[in-house]
Amino acid sequence: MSSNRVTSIDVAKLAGVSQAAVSRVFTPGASVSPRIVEKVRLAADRLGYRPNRLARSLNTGRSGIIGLAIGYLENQFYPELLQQLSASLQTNGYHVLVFMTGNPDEDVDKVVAEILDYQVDGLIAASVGMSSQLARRAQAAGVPVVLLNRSQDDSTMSSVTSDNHAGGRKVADFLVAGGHRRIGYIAGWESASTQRDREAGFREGLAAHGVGLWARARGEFEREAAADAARELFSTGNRPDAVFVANDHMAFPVMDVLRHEFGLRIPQDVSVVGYDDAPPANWPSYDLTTVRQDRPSMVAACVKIILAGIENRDSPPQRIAIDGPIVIRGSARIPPR
Amino acid sequence: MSSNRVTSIDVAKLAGVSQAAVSRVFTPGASVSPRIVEKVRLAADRLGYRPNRLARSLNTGRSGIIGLAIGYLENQFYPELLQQLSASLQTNGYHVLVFMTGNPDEDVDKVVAEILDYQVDGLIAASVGMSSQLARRAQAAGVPVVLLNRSQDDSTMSSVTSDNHAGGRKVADFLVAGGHRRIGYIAGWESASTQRDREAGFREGLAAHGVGLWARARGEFEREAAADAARELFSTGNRPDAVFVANDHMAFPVMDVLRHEFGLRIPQDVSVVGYDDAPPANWPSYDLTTVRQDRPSMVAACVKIILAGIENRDSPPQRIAIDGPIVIRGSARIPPR
DNA sequence: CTTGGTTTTGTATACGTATTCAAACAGGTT
DNA sequence: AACCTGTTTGAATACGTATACAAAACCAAG
Repeated sequence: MSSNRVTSIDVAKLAGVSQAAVSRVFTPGASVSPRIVEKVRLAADRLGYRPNRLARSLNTGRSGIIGLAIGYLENQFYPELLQQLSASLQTNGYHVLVFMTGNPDEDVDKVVAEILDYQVDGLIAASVGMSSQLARRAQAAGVPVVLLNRSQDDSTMSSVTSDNHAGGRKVADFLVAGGHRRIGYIAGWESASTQRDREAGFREGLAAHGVGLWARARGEFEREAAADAARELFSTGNRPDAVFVANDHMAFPVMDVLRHEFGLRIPQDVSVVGYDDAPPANWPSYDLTTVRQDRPSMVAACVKIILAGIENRDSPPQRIAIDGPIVIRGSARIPPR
Repeated sequence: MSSNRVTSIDVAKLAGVSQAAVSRVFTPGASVSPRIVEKVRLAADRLGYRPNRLARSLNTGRSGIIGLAIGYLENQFYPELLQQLSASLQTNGYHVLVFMTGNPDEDVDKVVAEILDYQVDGLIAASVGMSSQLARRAQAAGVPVVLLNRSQDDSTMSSVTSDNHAGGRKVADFLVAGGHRRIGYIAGWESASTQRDREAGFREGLAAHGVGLWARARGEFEREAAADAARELFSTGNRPDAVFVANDHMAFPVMDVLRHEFGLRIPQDVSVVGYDDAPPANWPSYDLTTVRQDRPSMVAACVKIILAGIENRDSPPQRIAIDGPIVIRGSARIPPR
């Protein structure tokens, strides 16, 4: 019932020491004698005192807050990422302040401003739409930025992705080895680096085997658009016998359309391969062959980079592409060995 | 390149006014003449000034931060909730600081302490494991708390849930009307209020129709445990002809087990009903009949309560149960009308 | 012009903590 | 006992902003 605003001064009084002493007890690496530590700890516990992190940030210039700009969580890959990211930062003494950047029409300036208002120590941008502008602005303001699961031509910006080019290539190798010759591609949002890199690697791989791309449609990284894309590809007389879908999130509705609307059997009639290894990929109903994005490694790299950026304001930008295996499940014909 | 720490004092100097004047310009409802507003705005824009929210919180006692304690995001219902919640709070000038409370073994005290360190204006607890203790502690510290999608016997705590009791009841009515008499139930984590209420409503409904519960197994709200539970229920000679699964997240693996391990057809051989209306419920592969939890309404209620609690420190606790319809899809036999 | 009331402004202070600086202290050497 | 060195300590100040208070400016009415 007592007005519960207990400050370092209260503790100092009770312990019979100066406020500075209290502060030092709670500042790792400060110079205090064991006797004072003892007294202060006792008083602090009695009063239930804990340092106010926001007040502390005024002096230290560190808030312990990492901004996370994220677009949408429908794609199951992202919640998993967020979960691991948050947990990892938490063990490092940081916490995640979430900024939803849903509609890209929204004012970028507004979001950037809000983020900076909170004096975030760093920014992780996993947003689809406006990550590039947003990140540039934040970086210009002196905040370390890491692009997660997207990258940027601008090489001054750190980024962590899977090796999308190599991944696309692996899919091409796999499908061609499986004997496919009429291979379709369902693209993601065209401006995304993930989309571009995956497609480029894929096409290169096909070309290396002397196979051309049979058909292409745009799925925009969205369920509905992907379903439409599947309908488009398979409504023609000369259907693909395999499809590479730019991410799992789109591959699921694509599989549903092929099975339930076209009555096709997977993989007997058509092979489907995705990208990400999102959780439903190993649900029996989908059992999707896909390129794994190694979430733990991506998270670890991301955290490492952002912490480095905080420690050393001008640590050089890093662009990390983590290799991931193609996970062979039942949605695509398996090449004879 | 200039050391980018621009403060209200810098602005004041440039504008030729006092620091207080600058502060007032950025404080809604403060008394400033249009002339000063003009001058300050100009100077602020020139320098790119924005008030430091953390510093501001020292005076106002408001951080604009809402803590969100959440356990795990595998259950697709939660990411959607988080997304809407965050967006809604954002439009109200608040932001979400995420606290992952993954392993319930973890020290509750530690998490509570961390949350309070950030001077959060409110706490939303959607955590499975330790929400009760955690919430109690936070509330004791004078922070408004809302339990989201779980409630508490303790009626001093606000909570927002769907009407789980009524929902369970609806499922019973529906399955009995569908002609089922051997009805099984796969339970969630036994300590969760959602689990208890859904089961209670369900049993009551069955009893009202003179039908007993045929079988029961524990799924713990986890995929693997739910799959095991399904195996347990269907390995016996006398199988259920319908199952109510305590949430969709468990219903998906249950359907997969029934189809792929037992070769059962849904709904011809067995009906399955879930709870939540998580996104995959309307994916064609599952097409799951389920009780909808009205996310937008739940989020709206939650935000309303927490904001009320912030405005008025002792606004009375509210316990809201939002009714949701049973969404009839293809996973359960449809009663003749 | 005064006067009285209202609005606007600046000065000073507070918010809760970290840190600089100089004073106080401890401990060992001669 | 006197000296030096290295560690602890408290007083004072800084961090960036909001606000109580009093001085100043304004405005309408007398």
